[in-house]
Amino acid sequence: MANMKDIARIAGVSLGTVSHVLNNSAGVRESMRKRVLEAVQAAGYQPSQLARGLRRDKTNMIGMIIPDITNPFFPAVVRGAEDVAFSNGYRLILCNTDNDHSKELVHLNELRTYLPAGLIVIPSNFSDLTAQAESYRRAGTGVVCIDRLPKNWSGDSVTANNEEGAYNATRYLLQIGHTELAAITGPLHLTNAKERLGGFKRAVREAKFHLAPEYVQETTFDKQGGHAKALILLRLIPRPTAIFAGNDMIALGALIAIREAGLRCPEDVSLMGFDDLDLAETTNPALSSVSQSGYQLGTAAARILLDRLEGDKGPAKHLVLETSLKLRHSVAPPPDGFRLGPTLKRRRGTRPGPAKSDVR
Amino acid sequence: MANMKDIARIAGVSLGTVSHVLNNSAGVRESMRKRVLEAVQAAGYQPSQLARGLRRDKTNMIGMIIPDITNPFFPAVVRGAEDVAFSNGYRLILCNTDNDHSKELVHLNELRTYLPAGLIVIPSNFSDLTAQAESYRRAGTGVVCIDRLPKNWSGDSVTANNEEGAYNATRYLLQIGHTELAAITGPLHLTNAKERLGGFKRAVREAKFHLAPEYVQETTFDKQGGHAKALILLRLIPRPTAIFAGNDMIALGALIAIREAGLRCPEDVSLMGFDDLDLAETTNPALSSVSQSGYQLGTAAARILLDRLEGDKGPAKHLVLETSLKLRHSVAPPPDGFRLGPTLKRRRGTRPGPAKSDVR
DNA sequence: TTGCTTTTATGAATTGTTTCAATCATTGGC
DNA sequence: GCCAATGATTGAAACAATTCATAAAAGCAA
Repeated sequence: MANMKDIARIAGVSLGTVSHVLNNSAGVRESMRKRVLEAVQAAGYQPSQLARGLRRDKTNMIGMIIPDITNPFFPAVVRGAEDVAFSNGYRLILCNTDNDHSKELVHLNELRTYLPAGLIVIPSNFSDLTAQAESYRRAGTGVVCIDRLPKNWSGDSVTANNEEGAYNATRYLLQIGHTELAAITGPLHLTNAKERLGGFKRAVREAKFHLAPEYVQETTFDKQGGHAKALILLRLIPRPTAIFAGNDMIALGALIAIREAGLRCPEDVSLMGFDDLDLAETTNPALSSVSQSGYQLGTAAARILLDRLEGDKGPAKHLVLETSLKLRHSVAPPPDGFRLGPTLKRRRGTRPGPAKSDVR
Repeated sequence: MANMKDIARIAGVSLGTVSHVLNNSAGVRESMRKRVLEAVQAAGYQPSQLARGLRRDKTNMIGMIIPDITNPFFPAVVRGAEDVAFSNGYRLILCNTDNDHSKELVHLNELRTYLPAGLIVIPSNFSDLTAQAESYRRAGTGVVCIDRLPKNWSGDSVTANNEEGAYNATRYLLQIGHTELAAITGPLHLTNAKERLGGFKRAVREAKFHLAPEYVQETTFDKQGGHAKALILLRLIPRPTAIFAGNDMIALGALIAIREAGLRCPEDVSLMGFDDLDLAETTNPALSSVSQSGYQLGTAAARILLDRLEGDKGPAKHLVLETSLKLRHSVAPPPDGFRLGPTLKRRRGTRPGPAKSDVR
């Protein structure tokens, strides 16, 4: 590969001039400028990103640290980040942590030696990102946290409005007549899981319903967890008529559990998910879910990073993306006997349709 | 960050010695060795990958070029590659091409300036990877192609046994009595789509059935394509009783089309997919599919790359991974009237008409 | 101790950029 | 035509590592 020295020789100018042409870093006479650019063309020259990074103390790579690209919510996030990064000349280094904070630490330490321009991270369980990020920031490298935040995070962040999304979804369940609600939450040390539960509880509280503790089950954000905890919920008396799941994977597991228990969704049990993954459309019945845009999460994070690189020294940004409620077939009014609470006698044939009133 | 010069100073040795200790590149007396390592520990020193890469003319980054991480088949491939790469000290740079060969070219050109240790690529439509790869190989950088191959590819590759997978799936459809088969293939300029169609045709040919050209529809590897082409197939007379889809996304689109046409799957039309994505389990009915391991595709590719880096100069490797048939509910014997072929008289009332009632 | 060989250690050169101080050229005012 | 001011160009240093020729040290035999 041709290097800058070659170009300088071909164009008959000095090294410095070539650099100035390439970076617009100083006035260069038009005639020389042209000669240099022609030489660049002729030789098919491309600057070495390594040498440039070494000299500048910063590369155009962005480290992206996520739990697991195989989890269906994350590809869109990565894609969003890559799109914005790519179109601005940055490249993404992808790292999976498997939610293991020691693996996260390894990645954080290793990435440093590449002098990345910035970091986008979805923190792992029990992440102690805060200290690491501080050291990155001291070196002038931005770190933005997305989806969920580590303890005491005070840096830039982009998250979904988990609380409100869960609140709206739960309120809808209440509006169509459910009184026996239950929730299967993700790991409550994760801020997103905690916020979603918070929204759920607020809606229940505002409706003046009592929520017995065993109607809230905590588990991992996956199918197995949803399956196991749903089986527990379905054995409770009174049996919940609607289950709010912490994410779509949990909901999927719950859906399987409902079938296994010989019940029907939504006739016996309504089910609400969170994330609105592609698969929510294709399950049987199609899953109602709180929709959030992973893609936007990614683009917003990359954008913040780029702004910082361009010199934005403002205070930490905390972007919160709005959610919307996607109603599909997994939610319906409760069975008749439960219409006005389980203690009332069942009235015949008076089951009203869903109240679609103020749903977005 | 501490650099090698600092370590040399702290340990009271020369730069060269530090390097030799760190790389085991020459005999160093045990006492010095220890002093150096202690200094490294004390200073928390980590070598700059940039400087090292610049000097060695090769970094420990692997470029991974794929069409779109958002396509549900690819995350597992990426994860497989990342796992093997990471545990051997390599990192992945992720690039999406959107199947656009000009974007692929941009990535190939850009990546060169990072001096990657190797490239793993899922070629885009009409990829002209061959020339580029040749230039990479001349520079000592391995390139392995996976999933599908560009025209005239003679380098290392890892693919699934698409032909046999499709053959076995089709043979199964024939065995349970289907005689009116149709296929919706992916873009036939892609080798994997072509091979799958090849397997399908071989099975039909061996069963001595005639396949009219309009029973094979070509489209893109996505839901929209599958939907549109399935609608065409379902209007043909005689209507196919089984459809072999080029991948699961096409199958998903076809499934929706079948419902829209007022038909039932599998009672009226059986459906077979390819890839066995996670979502195949959760559709209604659950999708039968030819299972291939994306994860293995990724690990195998990374392994080949690492072998090459360790000096393997052998001839090009063409790894072909076996597939397996995953039978679920979307496949059943054909309706009675078709049991012995379409030329037989239809018996009354045995063929369910387009009942619009219980469609979901 | 001397001389010879073998093993270790060193320092300078090298990789491809950017950047800064210094030099050179050009222009305009008088 | 001279001088100052401005603008363009240059070359060397720096970034942090590896590597190679060379020097120093060690080991050993006489």
